[in-house]
Amino acid sequence: MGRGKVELKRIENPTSRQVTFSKRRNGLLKKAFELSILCDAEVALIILSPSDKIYQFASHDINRTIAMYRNQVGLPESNNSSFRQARTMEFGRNNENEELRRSIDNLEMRLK
Amino acid sequence: MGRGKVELKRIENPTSRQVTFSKRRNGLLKKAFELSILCDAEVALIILSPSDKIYQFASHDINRTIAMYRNQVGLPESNNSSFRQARTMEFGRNNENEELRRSIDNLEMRLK
DNA sequence: AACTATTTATAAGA
DNA sequence: TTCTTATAAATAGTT
Repeated sequence: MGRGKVELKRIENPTSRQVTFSKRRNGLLKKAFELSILCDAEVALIILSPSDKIYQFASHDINRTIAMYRNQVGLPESNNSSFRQARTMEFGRNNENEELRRSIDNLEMRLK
Repeated sequence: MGRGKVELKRIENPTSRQVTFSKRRNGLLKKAFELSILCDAEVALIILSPSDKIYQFASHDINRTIAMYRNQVGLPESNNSSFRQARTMEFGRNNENEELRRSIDNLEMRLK
């Protein structure tokens, strides 16, 4: 998509690699957003630059999307502590979310 | 990108929505892959269809990427700008719990 | 599931 | 580095 065709391999020149990263990163985030709107899909996208800067898009709550993914795929056995920590967060929020939804159902009932 | 310009809103016709989902989902997965190769970036992408089918791409171990994301976003003392950006996006747009809390406030008001 | 007319993304250049 | 532009790539509507 541009003046030249591009080979699918790491761009060796650091300057062009950075420029391309910036352009394509924005393109990817935009397309993730469009997919979620046009097709009513739930999308979570995390991008870490080589220098570990973080860019992300989530159409819904990102932790919910990750939880859904893990439920489907099956919870991987992991010994990694940051993973375990993440997992705790995940279920912590998930439960909170469900409680909130129950409150809403309850309030809506009482409104009628 | 096609015979007509497309409005950024949910496609109402279920057949075209499904077809578009299939095309754009593949496009997004491809671009995520290309970004990771060309720019040496770490990318994790999870897509849930409206019927909860899962499609994903991860350039590295997806749990590692998620853990990296959470470590960055979860550390409140962090000062760096990409952290702030990610957090703003998350809390600005993606926190479902906050939305639910607002609904509850609203419902409670109406109950009085 | 293929086909193309068009739109969109982006590689190079300014 | 931000803007421009030629070209590649994605895809909307069609068959």
